[in-house]
Amino acid sequence: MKFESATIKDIAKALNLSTSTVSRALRGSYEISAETKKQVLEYAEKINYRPNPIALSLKERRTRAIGVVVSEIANNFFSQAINGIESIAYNRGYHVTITQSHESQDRERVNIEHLAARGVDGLLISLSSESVDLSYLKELHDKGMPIVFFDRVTKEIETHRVIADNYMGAFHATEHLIYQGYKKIAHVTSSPYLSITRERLEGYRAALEKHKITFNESLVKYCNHGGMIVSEIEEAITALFKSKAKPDAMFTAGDRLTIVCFGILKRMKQKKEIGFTGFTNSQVADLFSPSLTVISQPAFEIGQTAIEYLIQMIESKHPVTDFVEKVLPTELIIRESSRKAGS
Amino acid sequence: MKFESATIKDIAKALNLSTSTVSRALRGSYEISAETKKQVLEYAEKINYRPNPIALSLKERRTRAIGVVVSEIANNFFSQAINGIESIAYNRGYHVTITQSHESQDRERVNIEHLAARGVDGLLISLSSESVDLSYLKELHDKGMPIVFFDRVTKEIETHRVIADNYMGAFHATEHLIYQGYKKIAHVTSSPYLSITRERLEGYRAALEKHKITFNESLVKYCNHGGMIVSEIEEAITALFKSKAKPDAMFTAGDRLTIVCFGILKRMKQKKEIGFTGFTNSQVADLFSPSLTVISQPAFEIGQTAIEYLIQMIESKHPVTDFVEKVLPTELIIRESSRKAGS
DNA sequence: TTTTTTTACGCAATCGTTACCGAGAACGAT
DNA sequence: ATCGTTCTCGGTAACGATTGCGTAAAAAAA
Repeated sequence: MKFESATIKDIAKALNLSTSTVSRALRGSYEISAETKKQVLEYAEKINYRPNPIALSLKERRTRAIGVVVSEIANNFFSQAINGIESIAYNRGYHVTITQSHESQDRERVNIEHLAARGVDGLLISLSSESVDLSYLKELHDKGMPIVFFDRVTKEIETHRVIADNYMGAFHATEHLIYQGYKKIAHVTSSPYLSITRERLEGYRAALEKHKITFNESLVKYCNHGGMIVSEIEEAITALFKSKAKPDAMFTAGDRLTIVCFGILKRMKQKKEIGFTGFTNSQVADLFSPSLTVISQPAFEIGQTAIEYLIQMIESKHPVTDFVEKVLPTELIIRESSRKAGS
Repeated sequence: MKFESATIKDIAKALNLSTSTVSRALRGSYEISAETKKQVLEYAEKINYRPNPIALSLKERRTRAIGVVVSEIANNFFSQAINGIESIAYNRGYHVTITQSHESQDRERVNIEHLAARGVDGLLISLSSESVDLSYLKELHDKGMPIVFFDRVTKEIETHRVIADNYMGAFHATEHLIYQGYKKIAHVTSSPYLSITRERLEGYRAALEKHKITFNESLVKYCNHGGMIVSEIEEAITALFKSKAKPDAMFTAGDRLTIVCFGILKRMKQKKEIGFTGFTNSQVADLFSPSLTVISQPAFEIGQTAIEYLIQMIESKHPVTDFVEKVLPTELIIRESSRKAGS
């Protein structure tokens, strides 16, 4: 089955005109008589003519489409960021194609190359937790593809970056736990390749240091698949509580990680004694039991900012050489899960 | 800025061949000598040639892209369904473009018309809660656009439909509340235009009837924006508890509705006395307090089934005239929120 | 009336690709 | 030596839309 649409030729044939005349009439060119214009416009309206965007793309070498690559749309942070992206793109006449890497490097690459070949005008990328080899992206970028990174960024490619203040977010969260009286704070985080992992770890360390708590390597657990594999997290937590440095609190560094860890702790019946906080943009964290103390990112604004930079690059006549790293503040929302029992 | 890719012409020029020869060599035509083929293939590999999908689409009048229209990707049901869709599409060589209607009829129409113009080979649609005028969709369908509806469907357009067993899901949920000892069960649901609203309401009524509980119109509240506007739900719940038929339990009919209602009840401190269950595909319902009794839909399978039907239609030589309505079972997951205090 | 200008439209190229049609060369068969 | 095949490849016309250029006819200026 195929879907046929009316073309400019159909109009030309019906009205006994050339396609060029029809095209010009449609675009309101001054070269066309008012009468002919009226005829064409009316007939076009009647048969519900829509210019074929594929033909236009081929001709103009632009698609007015931008590609988005995230790890999971089912992640609250990303779905909110996408809403931010769409809110701007829509008004500026751009279309958004969303793809998911599911935290797989291969899948990410396939998606990006497909998007590029398919002719998006620019790319908004948040790296997967597996991504290390970025050479293909570098090539794409060198060939002139406008790219903006957000959330999970890289410095290997010189372009705009939009991120949350992961360092301060982690710092405040950790400090909050310390203020509550916790001393042995575990940090469960994602793949060490990720920028967010490094930044959040730094914030965590800085808070410990400020309060003269020695950093303990064995309290930090990396989950290389960013929460996609539950067993990986279960093992990490089990190891944590088996170790001699048994933690009295936990700070998690990712949306999925936070939810899954919290669920595991709850099932382990450990929850009561363990202070807990983590990065998440879940809107239902207050419905949990205990309600969750979270670090929330301005996801919507991050999405908006990222696409604004991207459109700027796309529409710029000259190659952009001056790049910025935009950092937006996070918010610590204090609830029950971080309260110290008996304090 | 623009992104330039290597074309078949570049290869032809470099190798002193015609574009047609190159094209045939690339596709392995028997008409081309082994030597030439080798040359072309090697050079293509070297400059990393990728056929321009836009030019291909224009020529073949197919895009190998399918469009998906849902109300919100931040809805657990839809993000899971999309994962199901992608899992199949990916393997069959189709690309998926996701758009959100945000429960707005206008936005839905703009998205669909854009997708159609943009030349998707088929459409996977779950209607918005506002959608009543489907004439434009009918036109599109009459012109030959393959469409499959899922979840929120319509009978106005003759095509495949893939849904959960909303009737039985609602029936079992309601009956479960009755078995728990609840007598005055409120039903908070979405827009009455929606197929899921009607089907779930029917299941609810049937369960009441079976257990000789008279149906009370004032216990049913419609939220026309499907949970997008919190105040709408707050008003519905307030009205419910102010009415003389003060409910002792509540059954909600949508992902967002369930979460929001539960949150409101919790804030109203009504939760303890009110039995609660609802449709949701949230994976964290067990982390709530009290943990949530839910009706869960096979979202992933619904997505998979829907796209399989769609691809069948797209690839069918003859127009498909025999349509099915595929109904997949729901699952009632019993937790604390529906337990009757003192029972 | 003749010349110039303006008006209003058509022709053809272009974007990247494929497919149909043909053409030249090599070769064996007659 | 001539003819028919087979093997390779090139030319060209699409797909749908835009656009620079050319030009006939009509209008204006001389």
